[in-house]
Amino acid sequence: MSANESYRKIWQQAALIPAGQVASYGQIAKLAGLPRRAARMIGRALGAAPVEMQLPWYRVVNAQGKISIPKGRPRFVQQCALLEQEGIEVRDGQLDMDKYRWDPSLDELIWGPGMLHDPSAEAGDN
DNA sequence: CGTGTGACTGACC
DNA sequence: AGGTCAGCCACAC
Repeated sequence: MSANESYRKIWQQAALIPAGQVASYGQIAKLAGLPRRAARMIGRALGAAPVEMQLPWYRVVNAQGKISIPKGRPRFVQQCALLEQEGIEVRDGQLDMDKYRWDPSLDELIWGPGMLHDPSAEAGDN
C-alpha cells in the first residue's frame, strides 16, 4: 500500500469525527485499516492535508488525550481554540478522553446503521 | 543510500 | 501522577 493511498484513507476517516468529539492517532489508524504502528503516520498525513479540504485535524489527539503538537507552535494554540469552540474542555493542552472519545460503534447504535449524522447541526449551541 | 526525527503507542517502572 | 524504552515508518538531509 502506497503512502499516498494511506493518506487518503486517513483523511477519509478523520473527516468522520463528529464535532465535539475526538479520536486518537491510533484510533484513526485502526479505522483506516492501518496497523497500530502507523499511528505516527497519522500526524504526518494530517499535516500534509490540503487546507481546502477543511479536515478536522484538530479533533485528533494522542492516546493520553493530550495535544501532540509541541507547545509554542501556532498550531498548538489553534488546536486548543478550535476544540474549545466545539465545547471541549481543554486544560493545559489536555482533555478527558473518557468524556470526549469518539466511539463509532456507539454512534451507529444511536443513529442507526447507514444513518448520516451531521454533527454541525448541534455544534453551535453551548 | 545511511541517519536522524517526529502531530505515536503500549509496556514497564 | 510522571519518566523511560523499544518498535515503527515516511520524510528530510
